[in-house]
Amino acid sequence: MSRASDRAYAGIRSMILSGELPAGAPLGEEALAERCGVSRTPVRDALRRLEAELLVKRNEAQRSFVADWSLGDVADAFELRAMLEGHAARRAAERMDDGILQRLRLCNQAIHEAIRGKQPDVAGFLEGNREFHSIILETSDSRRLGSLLASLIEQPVVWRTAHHYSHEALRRSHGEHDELLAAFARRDGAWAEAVMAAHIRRAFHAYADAHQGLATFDMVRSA
Amino acid sequence: MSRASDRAYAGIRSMILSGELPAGAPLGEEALAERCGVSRTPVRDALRRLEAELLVKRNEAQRSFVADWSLGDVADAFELRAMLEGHAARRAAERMDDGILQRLRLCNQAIHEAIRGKQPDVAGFLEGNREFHSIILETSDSRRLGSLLASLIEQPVVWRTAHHYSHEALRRSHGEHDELLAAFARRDGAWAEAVMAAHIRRAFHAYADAHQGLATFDMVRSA
DNA sequence: CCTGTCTATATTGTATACAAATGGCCAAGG
DNA sequence: CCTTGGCCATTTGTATACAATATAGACAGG
Repeated sequence: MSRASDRAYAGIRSMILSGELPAGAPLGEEALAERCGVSRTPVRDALRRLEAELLVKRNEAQRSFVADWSLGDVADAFELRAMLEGHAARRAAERMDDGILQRLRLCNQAIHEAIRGKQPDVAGFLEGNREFHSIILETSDSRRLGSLLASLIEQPVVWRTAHHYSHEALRRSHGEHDELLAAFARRDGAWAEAVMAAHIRRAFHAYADAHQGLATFDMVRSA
Repeated sequence: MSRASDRAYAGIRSMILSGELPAGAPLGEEALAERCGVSRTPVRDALRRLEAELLVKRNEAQRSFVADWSLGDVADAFELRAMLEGHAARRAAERMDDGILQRLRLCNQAIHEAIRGKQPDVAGFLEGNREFHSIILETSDSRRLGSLLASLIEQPVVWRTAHHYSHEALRRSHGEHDELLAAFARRDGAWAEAVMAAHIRRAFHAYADAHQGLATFDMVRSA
């Protein structure tokens, strides 16, 4: 999209995700405009987008705040994501062809490369992971599904804690992708759906475990 | 929300739903602003909202058009709605209490009243139906789920053809609500989910049947 | 005759000024 | 002391002017 509008969106979003703007912080349009170096118009635009993604909430008087995500909210989002991505995987399996299968294999191989060493390349893993899921979503060939999942894939909290995933968890994720590939190779939609649902649900518990110890810190900083 | 912004949103939306603006029609901000009696600013706002609901699509150069819904797209939306509302029904059943059950019963009774006579009160049916599903969604107690379903419940084409539903179809819908109430009364989440999924899927086929004969007309008018 | 480019025009993006509304504060009265 | 009323400050909503950008048409060159 346009330059200023994007700058506002990216700027505010990164401020929220990095924790620079803690949960519950008020988001005045004027102040954000100044911080992003643009006028209020593109800021309003960005706030609407972020509101649709539930990163920003508005009170009854139309004032914007950083949304606060309870563990229940996160669990909620993961549950829906498991259901929808499972559905996407089923549809993708039914529409799979060898070219796409090959792309997925290459992608998962790249993930393997990223996490092979002693010091795993987490950024590389995340990028590969994003690409992998994105190909599946694209193959599922449902615009609606894509637009619904868009608001779920960008978990604010997940990105902040992705670096806390254990080496073991990263390898397990890669292994689950392999199983997904097997299901795709057989064009077995039900299998793909089940594996994907399990994949997402396990990711949630990995997140919850990693977050157990961070909860105190986050709450202190947010206060 | 605010007066002008809402007027633009409601105005453009009704122009699309009524067919006054046919699928594929260009949506110039200036022209819409004049037709709605507001300035471009609230129109831009409204277009963004409608775009999020997929009633409006934008091309690569940021120009807006009325989205065109193929039968496949509609089937897609119904499939997702069946899945998500089924999930909502399951959660609602698990959280059901007698007060809510009573509200649902009253609501379904109102639907019964609306469709009893020779000339069914379709507007009353639609309103009761909306209320019924809304209570379930609310009881499911998941903000995410609510926001995802919001973009699916307002089918552009459904409203246009709701009046074509047969008396029989309306009565069957009411009966399915009764079965849902039975599942809720037993707090049986799996039952509620299955009934709801069937309810939505049947609605799709009723829509598809009713639309079979309208397809030609719609295509001609759109051209 | 076709094609590529350049320009004129229409449309969207951004900034800013002003209007409306909300919330808090203080004072006055019970 | 608590309540209530209105005023003021802050914030969001709207309109409009201007800038940037894309589209379409015409014209020149191959």
